[in-house]
Amino acid sequence: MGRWEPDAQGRMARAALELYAERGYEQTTVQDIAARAGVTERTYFRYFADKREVLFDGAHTLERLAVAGVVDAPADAGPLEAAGAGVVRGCDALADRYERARTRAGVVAANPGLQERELLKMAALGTAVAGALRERGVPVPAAALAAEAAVAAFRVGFEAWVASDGGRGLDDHVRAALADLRALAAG
Amino acid sequence: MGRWEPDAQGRMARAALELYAERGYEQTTVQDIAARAGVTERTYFRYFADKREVLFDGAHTLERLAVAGVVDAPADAGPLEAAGAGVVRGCDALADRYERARTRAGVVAANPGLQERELLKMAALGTAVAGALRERGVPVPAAALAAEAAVAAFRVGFEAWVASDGGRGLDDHVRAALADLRALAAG
DNA sequence: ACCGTGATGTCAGTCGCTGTCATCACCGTA
DNA sequence: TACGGTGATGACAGCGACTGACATCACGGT
Repeated sequence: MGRWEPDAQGRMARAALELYAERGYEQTTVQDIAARAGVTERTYFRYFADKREVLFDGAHTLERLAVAGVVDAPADAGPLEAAGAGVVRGCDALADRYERARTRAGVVAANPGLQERELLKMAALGTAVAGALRERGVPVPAAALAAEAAVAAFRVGFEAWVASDGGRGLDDHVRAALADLRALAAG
Repeated sequence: MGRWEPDAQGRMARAALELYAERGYEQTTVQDIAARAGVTERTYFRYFADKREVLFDGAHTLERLAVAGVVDAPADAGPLEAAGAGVVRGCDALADRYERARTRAGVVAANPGLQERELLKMAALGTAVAGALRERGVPVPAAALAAEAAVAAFRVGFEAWVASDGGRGLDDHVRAALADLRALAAG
């Protein structure tokens, strides 16, 4: 076997999540992941930039969906409203992966280094959403703030989702967080 | 000389910022920093957890000031108002270090790994501010959102400050960002 | 049967980071 | 002055993350 088994990237991603969850991030070496996926350590680093990145290959999809959500928002929607529509649309990227998201969230929560990477991805999401807002004519500072606030609501909603039993959808939780945010700023 | 020169930590922090600014973060080894500070690599790791942390030893002061600002906020101030008062107080930690902050911001902006660490520190700041808000009786979700929003305003204000000529104070920029945020949520 | 192409394996090497132990400077005390 | 305790530092070995360079293999087309 060895060479030319299909979907090496997917195998490595699954192996990594399993190992990180089983024995912890620090107790897992890249060689462990590569071995379980049936490749060598060198091949791992051809697909993922570092030991952390293997948990974040879905971030690009989330970002793309969120930007599309902002673009498709009604023309009369305000900046925060449009940004909120973006992150709500982004929920589609995780909607049917509750179990995996929950496992992954546990792994990330257990390691500061992984939290750093997640924060970087959220910041990139915010930058992308802010860019989409600027395309709508929103001035720079307002776009940055609206994007940051919407991403904060997404994070809060996501945390509530993985802490729940999964009965309600991620988008429901995010919408609730956005409503809380509005009420907060008004008060 | 070698041993017992005073302020080894300060010497290493200065050496690191210089080297990161001169030749870049990746082109600098920990051994380079230690050598310029007149110590060994091993001593560096006794003071700083890793190669990045040397740029973030002021984060604790910022956090402490922000929490104090929240605690001292008027009793009738709302969550966002109190959180805002916190980050404005935090500005005192950097008020008289414009040049150093500017250099540091340039170094951080040039390296994703350093941005990750900065985001982690900002998240910790948000958690600390949220905790202070809860002490005031603010319910958990509102406290988290208000803290996140205030920290976002701090970041926006900080970026405006380092992008400016330093004529206005950091607290002025942060206050302006907080006002923008309020206007945004109202609209 | 041959060859070009791209993915993979192999190997050596650097650097971040840690554990362990010896060594040194300082300080108090007899 | 001599002595020992204490804390910071140096010296060394070692692991694991990550990279560059080159060889090797499977597959497709000719």
